[in-house]
Amino acid sequence: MLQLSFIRENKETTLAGLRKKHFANAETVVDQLITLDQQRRDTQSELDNVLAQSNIRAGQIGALMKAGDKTAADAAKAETAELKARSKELGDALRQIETDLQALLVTLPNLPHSSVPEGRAADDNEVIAEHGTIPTLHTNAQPHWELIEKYDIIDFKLGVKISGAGFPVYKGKGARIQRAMINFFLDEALKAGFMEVQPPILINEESGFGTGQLPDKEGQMYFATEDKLYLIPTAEVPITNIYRDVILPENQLPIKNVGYTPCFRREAGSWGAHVRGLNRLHQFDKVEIVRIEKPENSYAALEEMSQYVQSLLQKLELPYRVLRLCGGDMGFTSALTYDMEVWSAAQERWLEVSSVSNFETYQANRLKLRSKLDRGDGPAKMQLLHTLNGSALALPRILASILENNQTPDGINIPAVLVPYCGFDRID
RNA sequence: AGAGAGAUGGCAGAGUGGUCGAUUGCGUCGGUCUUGAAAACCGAAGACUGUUACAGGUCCGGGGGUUCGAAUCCCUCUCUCUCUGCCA
Repeated sequence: MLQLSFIRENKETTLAGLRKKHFANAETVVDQLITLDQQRRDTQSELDNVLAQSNIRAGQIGALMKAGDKTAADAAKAETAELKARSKELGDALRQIETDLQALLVTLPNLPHSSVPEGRAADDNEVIAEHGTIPTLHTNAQPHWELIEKYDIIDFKLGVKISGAGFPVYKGKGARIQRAMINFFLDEALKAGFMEVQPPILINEESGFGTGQLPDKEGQMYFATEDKLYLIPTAEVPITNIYRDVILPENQLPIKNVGYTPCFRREAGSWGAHVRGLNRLHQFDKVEIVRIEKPENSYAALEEMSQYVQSLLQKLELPYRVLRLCGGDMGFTSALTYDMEVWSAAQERWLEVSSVSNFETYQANRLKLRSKLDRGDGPAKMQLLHTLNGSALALPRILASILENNQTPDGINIPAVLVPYCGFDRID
């Protein structure tokens, strides 16, 4: 959520940012917000005056009662009726204005960082790095959905029987390599200074609001109606919400957390071409890193996270590229996002396996995540912190890429770093 | 799931209608003392809103009500704890 004070003081910057994100009706909404904000402050200040008078009266009546002057007290009471009516009126008006203001404010996406390229869709994303060489496969190489059947390591039909499409059953070496990757990713994160957490995978509405999934994205999350809990679409939600309504002491920053969780996505309306096999699932596993930073450090932290994710891909020996997402393709809550894509050699496509973002104060404002920061220029000031997160990494597409890229006519080679975790070096 | 109890500042824990934003203890920070530290003593310290700055206003789980006045009384919701039952 953007800060009203920022919008008020930086209207043109706000509008330019919203346009870059292709937000419709930016001018109208911003004007409405500014108008409502002014109304809110006027109403508030009038209400404050009325309340101040009421408080004075109440004090006087109290003193009169104490003095035993009942007649004077009753007379004073009679004079409060008007103030009371007025304060109710103003209070109601204020509540309505605040409701309207909030409803409008949550519709605004975060503003993009200045380095975000113009553009409307995925084609406009900027490739900022490429690494590794595209493998040449033997003739009759197969896409991963054929390989998993051939070696019987993942069973989609079984998943359909138990749950439905998009819920695969991993079997034998398929299951073991999943577990291997989770442990590998967690161990790497620990080495990089992240603290491991195991959060709940069902979250309440407040948490969904805090990170920006709610309102609006409820259609993408599974919902347990009886208890009003959502299954998490990513560990970002529960981990970041650890810090909801928290004032962090400055000396605890930065916060670096890592967590493994399954993720659940309804993917309503996004089934079509390119979703075969492991490319898009309703349930998948992911290791997520979350970082909380002082504002001045957040972009350096983002670069560090990007480098960290890339280091994982390098260790897995997968060819990848890094994209800086354009304004139109970025997430609602993000100020700057890098996507990491690995090459899937049989599909001959890039697959997104990580998305690393800086949300600046957008989530922190919703979360009320703050710190009293001492800048040496006067007393320490309460400030919203910056939140960042990234996948490190999402498993299914990594597996798809490993299977396809490392296939030989008679088996699939496991990347060396995973062998100690798997206990085998080949699927055949 | 049933019965009961409870929700107050970083934590513990008072406060049952009138200077209560709130006693006190612990913890935190600053100072005195000390070579340094501890102890002791003295002092400071909540959040939000708002103002150029004051002032003012709001916040004792959430919402509503009674009252001139609510942390305190009433209604309601949520959550937590204890016991019983069930169960990894």
